[in-house]
Amino acid sequence: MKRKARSAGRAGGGLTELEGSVLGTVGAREPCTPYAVRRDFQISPSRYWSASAGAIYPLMRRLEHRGLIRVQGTTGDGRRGRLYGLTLAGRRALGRWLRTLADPATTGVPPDPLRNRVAFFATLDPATRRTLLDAAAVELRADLERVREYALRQKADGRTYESLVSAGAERMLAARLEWIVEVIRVTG
Amino acid sequence: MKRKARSAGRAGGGLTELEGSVLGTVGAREPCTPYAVRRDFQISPSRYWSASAGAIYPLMRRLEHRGLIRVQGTTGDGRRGRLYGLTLAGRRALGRWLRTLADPATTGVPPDPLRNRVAFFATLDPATRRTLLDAAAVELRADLERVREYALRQKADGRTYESLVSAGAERMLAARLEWIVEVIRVTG
DNA sequence: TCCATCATGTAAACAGTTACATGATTGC
DNA sequence: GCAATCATGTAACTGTTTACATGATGGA
Repeated sequence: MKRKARSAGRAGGGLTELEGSVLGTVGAREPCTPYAVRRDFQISPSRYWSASAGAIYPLMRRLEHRGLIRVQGTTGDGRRGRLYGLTLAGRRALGRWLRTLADPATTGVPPDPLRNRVAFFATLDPATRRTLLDAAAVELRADLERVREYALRQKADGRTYESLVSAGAERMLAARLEWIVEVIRVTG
Repeated sequence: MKRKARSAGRAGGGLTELEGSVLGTVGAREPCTPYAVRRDFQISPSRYWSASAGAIYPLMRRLEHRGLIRVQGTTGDGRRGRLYGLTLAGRRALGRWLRTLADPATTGVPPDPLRNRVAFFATLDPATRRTLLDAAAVELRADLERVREYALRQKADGRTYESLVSAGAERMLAARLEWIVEVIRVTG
């Protein structure tokens, strides 16, 4: 087994997190352009990535070359926009990727820049510590409010899964806020 | 302003997430070797990265060249191990990085491969959906148990901050488990 | 002695970001 | 007609991963 570099960060069906998300978005919105996929990522409150053009356009070309998506037409305007849809192989690859839901790598403790910083707080003096933690709590409350509104709007629009996903983000923010309050209580 | 590429993903003090974590670990454990830093990352239940040698060794060389860490001695055995410690500039850079705790990019909704997959669950048939969600719940409960034990062990050892950080990871897992149960209830 | 593990690296591949370029469309 | 923005890209850079290499140490 010489080269296994292709498997870097690729769960199940051989897709990275970004590839799986793009494939899933195309599947939900097809036929759609790379730009539409980008927009979907940008309006989401949970920004997994920057959703930059430099990431999406080359990635969708790769998916096309791998036979997972296919051009189904053009937008018609002068922008040479390509409307993509899933191929059968693409649909299967998406299914395999979704099936990694129960993998330890998927369920395990997700990364969190907040927790990651608090881990090194012992070196700070108590006053700075307290100021920072209070400021973080304020920011978290604002984030929580934003996501709550977003979730309510989606629920009102009848988008079941989207509102559930937002509810998940909301729970995550709420848990982090409660945790910060605990950190303040214990160390402040 | 031509080139701003150096600022990619660098918050506050101009450190990436991994650089900040390494600097924080060196600050907490100094003097210590790159290998000791790697081990710290590996035993943590929240694996931000793979903590591979190919990441840590070059990164610590970069930090050394930037004057943030400095060789304070060697391990003495035949392995030419270098013991690093923070410089004054390193201590300041770490402080600036920790001060980004209250930034929106830090507090905002963190990425989650679990939520990311559920977002595209609408395309799956109900039976598969249910099976996967149940399996994920089982896996989450196991993860939760592991982290709980880890947190208790740290608390027993009197490591205040480490146990608080583990408590944060625990809260995050618990929130995700409750959320998965909600997803099952609503869509199952 | 031998073997597993500890420990320190290096090289190639690759994914994602920033910044730039370019043309089309829309609103004023 | 002009500006802002929409939309589709490209190029350079960089950080991380995988896999490999190499020597030291400790236990059977």
